[in-house]
Amino acid sequence: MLVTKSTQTSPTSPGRVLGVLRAEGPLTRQELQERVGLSRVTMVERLDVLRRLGLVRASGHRESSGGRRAEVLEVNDTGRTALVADLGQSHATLAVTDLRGTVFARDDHRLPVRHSPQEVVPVLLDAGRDLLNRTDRADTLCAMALSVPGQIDHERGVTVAPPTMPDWNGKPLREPFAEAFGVPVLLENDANALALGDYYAMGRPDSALIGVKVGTGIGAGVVISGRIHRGESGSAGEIGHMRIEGSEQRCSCGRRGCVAASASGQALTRDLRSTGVRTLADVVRRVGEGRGDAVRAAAEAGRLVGTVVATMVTIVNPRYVRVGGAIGVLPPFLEALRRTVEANAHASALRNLDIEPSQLGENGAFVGLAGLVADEMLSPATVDAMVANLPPAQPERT
Amino acid sequence: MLVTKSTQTSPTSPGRVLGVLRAEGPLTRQELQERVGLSRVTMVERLDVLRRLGLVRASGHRESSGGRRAEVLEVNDTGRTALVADLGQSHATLAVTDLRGTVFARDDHRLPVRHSPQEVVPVLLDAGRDLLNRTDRADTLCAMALSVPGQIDHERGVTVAPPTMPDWNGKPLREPFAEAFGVPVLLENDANALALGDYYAMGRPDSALIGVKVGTGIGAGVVISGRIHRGESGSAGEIGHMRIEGSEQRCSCGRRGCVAASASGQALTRDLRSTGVRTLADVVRRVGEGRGDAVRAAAEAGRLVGTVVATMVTIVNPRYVRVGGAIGVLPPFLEALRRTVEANAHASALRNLDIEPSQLGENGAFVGLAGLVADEMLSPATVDAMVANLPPAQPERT
DNA sequence: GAACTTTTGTCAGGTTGGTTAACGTAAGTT
DNA sequence: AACTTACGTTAACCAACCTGACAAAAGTTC
Repeated sequence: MLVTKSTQTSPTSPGRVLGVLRAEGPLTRQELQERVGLSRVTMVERLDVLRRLGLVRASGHRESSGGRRAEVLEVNDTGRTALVADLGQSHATLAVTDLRGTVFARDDHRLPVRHSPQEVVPVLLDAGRDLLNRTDRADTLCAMALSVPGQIDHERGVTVAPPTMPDWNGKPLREPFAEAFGVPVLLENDANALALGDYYAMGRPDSALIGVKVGTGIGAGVVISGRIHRGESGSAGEIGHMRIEGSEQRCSCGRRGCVAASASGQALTRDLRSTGVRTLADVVRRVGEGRGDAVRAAAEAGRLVGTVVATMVTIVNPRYVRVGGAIGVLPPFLEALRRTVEANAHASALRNLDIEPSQLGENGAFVGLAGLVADEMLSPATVDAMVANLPPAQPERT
Repeated sequence: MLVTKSTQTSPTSPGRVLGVLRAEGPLTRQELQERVGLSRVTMVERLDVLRRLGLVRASGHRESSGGRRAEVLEVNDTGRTALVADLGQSHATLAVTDLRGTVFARDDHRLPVRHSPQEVVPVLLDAGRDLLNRTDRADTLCAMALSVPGQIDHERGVTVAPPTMPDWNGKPLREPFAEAFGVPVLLENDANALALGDYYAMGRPDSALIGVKVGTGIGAGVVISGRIHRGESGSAGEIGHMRIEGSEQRCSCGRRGCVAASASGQALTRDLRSTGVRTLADVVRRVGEGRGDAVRAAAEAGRLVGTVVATMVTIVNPRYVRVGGAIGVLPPFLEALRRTVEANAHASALRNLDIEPSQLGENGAFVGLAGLVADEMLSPATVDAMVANLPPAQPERT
């Protein structure tokens, strides 16, 4: 049954007020008052509470209309700190950020190819502590977020069978970090984190957005109504290991004919091996240099992924498609993908469709994860809970 | 910007109480009270209001636990009436129903193949009035809902370019019916209406559901969080006219290589013409009789549609897929579709996936449209507006 | 700089919408 | 008949919010 989650906080609680401010951008007290529907007296009280929690701040003034200028208020998304980590097949990147994704410190680790959680988690714990101490923000840490290249069981806080990382199947991830840092830990798939990053970077539009990530592997994330659509078993958007017709290419997941077996960075590296390519970075470099064989291979991969994205576009009818990952942002790949989508998708889904490379480069996942933390920590429910624990205002001792 | 629509009704308003009752099934007063978080006194008042509006009713009793039995309450979804109409390429079916989709009267009209709104709308108006008068429910009519085989601009209440029905492009549909019947008019795509019908028939589960309709044409609807996902231009799920690789078949929409050009009822009728088939009904009959050529054609169509549905399943990761339409429910078609989905979709999206024929047969669209009306007319906002117009309780004149 | 305007904070009293507490009745079981 | 549970009603109460009045801050205009 579909249960209308009764957060049970009044529609004018401090948390809701912050929600309106978050959704409708910087506002003056009057504008905020109108939108929330509170009297001036009560709004003063709400803002006082939010200010004491460090959740709102002044961001300037409106032009005077003949008298005192109105102060413009905005959500303070730089006061609290998140520890975010982007875990890949062969690397882990950590960063200390604020809730809008500003990076204060980052740290790259190379990982062995077939690493296991037993090895990696302690490394990440140490690296996280280090990184926090390198900034002066450790005391404002409010949550951690982690992206992994695989599915996640959000209920249990556990990874689920990333086909190429068998050691990671069913390993608890939330728990060790939550214990070590004493804050909530959010987990997200890497493609979803990237999609969210681009979504947040666009200013949280009302429209749907599809993020496609083509790096070593292939994945996609679908943002609908401002949230990742996860689906029944948390695998929504996992397009890498669906099969395409007419391919019998063996895939690293053990099956044959997957999209990733023909169009991923791993596949390109394999296919170009005879031309001297050894790593994904080699592929990227050669495409950048305009080497014919590499460019052709990237374009063919773009076409293949494009056929899947065309179906995604037809089904979801999003406003934005953002393509990221080392391969995804290569112009020949993106061009072929774009052409294929335009040729194959439903005509009316192509109107207003905007296919662009991911805007965020290396920090894409960080912005997504930081935004995820922001949505969690600045949600009406969380804020109202903070308000409940706030010591009462001291009545100006004389 | 994503605006958290502030319905501005308190979380304990009568409308919200009804919402809880609707979502969580039949409940006793005590259970309802717990879930909503109201005192007994206030709950009595809420229920009094809802009872006076005819929105709740008793549905039995719990077992006694040693004293008086608790009365079980449920939403009264049979007291109000909807006029629903399912408009097809060559027919129109109207029905008078209650808000759970019980059909009290129905009426089938054959329409000329290239009909225009100018001809059809007056016919529907007359037929609707007739049908209402044939029941004794005209006085409880609260809304009308209409499904059409094409896209809809919900803002303007207008159809948008159904490729095979050029005369219907941009024609206002909401207005004439709203004027004639004096009630709100809801519009929905036919595949969406079918998907909603199956969704409601399952008891509004929490999971996502994909409805696929393969009749004369091909379409699909995606239900996420209890609502149709429409997308940016309202064409989400319109899989019929996306192109598939390796086909150059001319489509009735004017392009080449569409799914519908190879796998729709229209395409099957065309392809089997040399064997004596003339209409869609001929195809269905011959498949039923087990005629080899017809069965093979249906299976091939199922395989083709299956490749698209496999991608849908991978992207949306739904719990349910329901396949309807005259072709869609044919066993050879459905079996081929199922096999193709199981072969091509992402493995983990297949766990818990339930692919079945549409459960509702002829009345599928009616149930979907009636449910749409219910969601609209029993929504907290609508109910609270009704409450505001309710005359105050008369204080028992002596 | 004086007069005016607009924004913002605060105090005080009044209204509203809910609460708890107590009582009474209805409808079961033992 | 005695007990138990469900349900309705009344009355006193209370917290949250409102309106109205006042005042200070911070601009503009002349």
